[in-house]
Amino acid sequence: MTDAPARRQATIEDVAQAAGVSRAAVSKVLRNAYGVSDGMRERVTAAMTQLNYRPRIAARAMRGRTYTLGIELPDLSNHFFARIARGATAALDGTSYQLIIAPAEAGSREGMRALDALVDRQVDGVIAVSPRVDEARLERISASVPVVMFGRHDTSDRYDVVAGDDAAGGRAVMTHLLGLGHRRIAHLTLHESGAHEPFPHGVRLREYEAAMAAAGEDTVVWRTDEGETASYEVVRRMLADGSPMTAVFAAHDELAFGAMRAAAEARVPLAVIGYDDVPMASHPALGLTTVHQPGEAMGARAVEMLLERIAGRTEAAREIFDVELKVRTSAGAPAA
Amino acid sequence: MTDAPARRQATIEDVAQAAGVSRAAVSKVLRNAYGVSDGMRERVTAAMTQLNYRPRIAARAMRGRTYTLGIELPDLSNHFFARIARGATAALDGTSYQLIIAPAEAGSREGMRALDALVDRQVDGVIAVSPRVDEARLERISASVPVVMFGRHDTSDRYDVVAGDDAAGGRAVMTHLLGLGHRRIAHLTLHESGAHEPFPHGVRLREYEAAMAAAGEDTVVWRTDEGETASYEVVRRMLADGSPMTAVFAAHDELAFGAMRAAAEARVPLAVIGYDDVPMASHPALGLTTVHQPGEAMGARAVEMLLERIAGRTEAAREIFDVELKVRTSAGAPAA
DNA sequence: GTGAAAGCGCTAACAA
DNA sequence: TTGTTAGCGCTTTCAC
Repeated sequence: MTDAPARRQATIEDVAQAAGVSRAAVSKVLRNAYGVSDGMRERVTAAMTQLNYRPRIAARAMRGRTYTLGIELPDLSNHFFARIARGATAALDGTSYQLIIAPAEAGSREGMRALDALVDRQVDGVIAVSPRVDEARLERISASVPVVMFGRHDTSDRYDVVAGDDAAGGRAVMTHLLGLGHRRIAHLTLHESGAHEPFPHGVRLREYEAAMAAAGEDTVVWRTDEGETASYEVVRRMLADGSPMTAVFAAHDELAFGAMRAAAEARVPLAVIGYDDVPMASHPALGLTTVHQPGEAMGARAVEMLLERIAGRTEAAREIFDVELKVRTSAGAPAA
Repeated sequence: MTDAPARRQATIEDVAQAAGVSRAAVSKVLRNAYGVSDGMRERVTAAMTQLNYRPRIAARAMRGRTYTLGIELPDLSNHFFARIARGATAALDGTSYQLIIAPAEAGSREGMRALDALVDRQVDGVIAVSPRVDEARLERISASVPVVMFGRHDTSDRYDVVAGDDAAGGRAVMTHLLGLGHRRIAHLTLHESGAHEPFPHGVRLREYEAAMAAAGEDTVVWRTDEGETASYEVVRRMLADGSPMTAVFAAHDELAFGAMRAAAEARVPLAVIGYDDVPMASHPALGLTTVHQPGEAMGARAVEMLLERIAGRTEAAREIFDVELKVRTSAGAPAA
C-alpha cells in the first residue's frame, strides 16, 4: 500500500528536469534537430531511458505529425488484403512511422466509417482499399491528408492510385478459357459490381463481357455476397438448377474456392479460375488457376507514395502493376 | 487559383461561433452532457453538420479518452487472427469506439513494437495476441491502460486473459490419433515454442508429450519457421529423409497445410491434424481434421473485457473458451 | 442553462 | 548553444 505511487507516464518536462535542461532542449534531442551539444544530448538521452520516456503521439499531433499511416481494409478474411498490409508494414520497417489498420466492418457504407476514423486520428497518410468510398468525401479528405486509393482505374489529381492491371488480367483469363475450348463461361462476382465502374471487379466484369461478345457467346453473370460460403451456396444452386456452364471466371479467389467446392460436391466438371493468387491457390489439393497480383509490392508502393507526398510531392501519382496468369491443375478438377 | 481557400478543418471554436454559443456548450452537446437546452442543442447540431465538424481525437486524448481500442496481431496471414479481429470489430459496432490493428512485423521482438505504438497513441485499451511479449513491460503497460492478453495460460492480477482450452484441444487430438491406431506421431511446431511455456503452442506441445509418454512412445518434434511454405519445406525434408511417422499433429492449420502438401507430393500416407479450424480446413479438397476455436467469440469477449475495465472493473478477469475437434476426411489423404 | 478559463504534452519561433 | 513561450483543440471545473 505504501510503495508504487500511482505512476504517471513521464513527460518531456520530467525528462528536462531530470537532465537539468529545458523542454525545448529535450524536444530538439528527440527530433535530433540542429543545435545540440554532445554533452547535452547524452544527458538527455540518459534521462529518457532512465525515466522510460515515450513521447505522447497525441501531443505531437496537435503540433503536426503523428508518424502514423493508416490503411483501411475491407475484409480481413481475404488473404490478398493481408498481403497488401504486409507489404505496407514491411515498407515502414526502419522508419519512424507506424502503420495502423482500420477494418471496415461488414455492414458499413463500404469503409467510409473506417476511413473517417483514420482521418479523425490525424494519420499522416491514408491508404483506402474499399473501392466504393464516397467520391466527394474522398476529394475532401485528400485536401487535408495524402491519400492513396487502391485499385481505382479512374484518375484524380487529388489522390494517388495503386492498382493491378485488371484489364490485362481479365483478358488473360478469358483468352485462356476460350483457348481451352470453353464456350459456356459464367462470371461470378459480387452483387454490387457494375461493368461501368472503375473498380477492379468492374473492370474484370467488363473484360469478361467483351471477350464473350467477341466470341459470339451470351454472358452469364452469377451474383453472390462476399465470402467462400456465400459463393458456394450460389454456385451450388446454379448447378442444382442444371446450369450448363463448363467454366467459371470468379472475381477473386475466395469466390473461386466456393465455386470449386460446389462443383466438387455436385460432381459436376466445372473449370474454375480465380483472381489474386492467394497462398492456398497453389496448394496441390486445390490447384486453382488464377491471376497473380503482387500484393506485397503494391502495399509497399502505396506506402512509398504516401511518404513522397509527406516529403513534398504535389502532383498525383499512379502506378499499375503487371499481373500474371498462373495455370495450375488439381487432382479431380477439369482443366482450367 | 482564387477559389478554394486553403480550407482548415473546422474546430469546436468554429462551431461555437457559427452557433453563437461558447466552446463549452458545444463540447457538452458533443458528449451529450447534462445541462443543455433543446434550442441550443439544435443550433449546435446544425452548425456541426453545416461546417462538417469532426472532433479531433488527438485533442481529446490530451484530456482523457481516445475512444480507440487497439489490437496487436502477430500474423495477418493466419486466418485465425483475422477471425479474432473480426469478432472484436463487430463487438464495437454501434459503440463510439473504434478498433485499430497494429500488425507486428515479422522480425520485431514479437509484437513489442506494435504494442508500444498502440500505447504511445493512447488507446483506451489493448489486446495483445503475440504470446511472448516482455512480461515486465506488459505489467507496466497494464498499470496505465487496460490489457487483455490472448492465449496466455498463466495468470496475472494486472491484465485480463482470453484463451482457448489448449490442454483439452491437445488431448482431443492425441486421443483421436492414438485411437486410430497411430503410434509414430510427430508434433510440428515453431522453433521457439517450449513445453514449459504458458502459451498456446507450449500447452499443445506439452499435451503431445504427455500423451506420447502415456502411450509409451517416443516423442518426435519437428520445428519450423512460421508459414505454410516453411512448414512444407521442413516436412518435405523429413519425408525425404525417410521419416517413419504415420501422423503429424501440427500446432496450427497453416503448418498443417504445409505438411499435407509435402505428404501429397511425396505420395506418403501421412495423417495430419491441425489447430484453429480456419475456413479452408473445411474445404472438401483439403478436409483437414482440426481443433475448432471460436475466434470471433473470443475477439468479441476481449473487447467486452476492455469495455468493462474502462467502465470501472478492477479485478482481473479470465475466460477459457471450449474447443472442439472437427474430424474431416479428404479424397487422397489417410484417415486423420 | 450558459460561458470563462485553465491546462493536457508537445513543437517551433524567437530571444538570450 | 540553450531557454522562454505561445499556442494546437479539446474537456472540465467553477462562476454567473
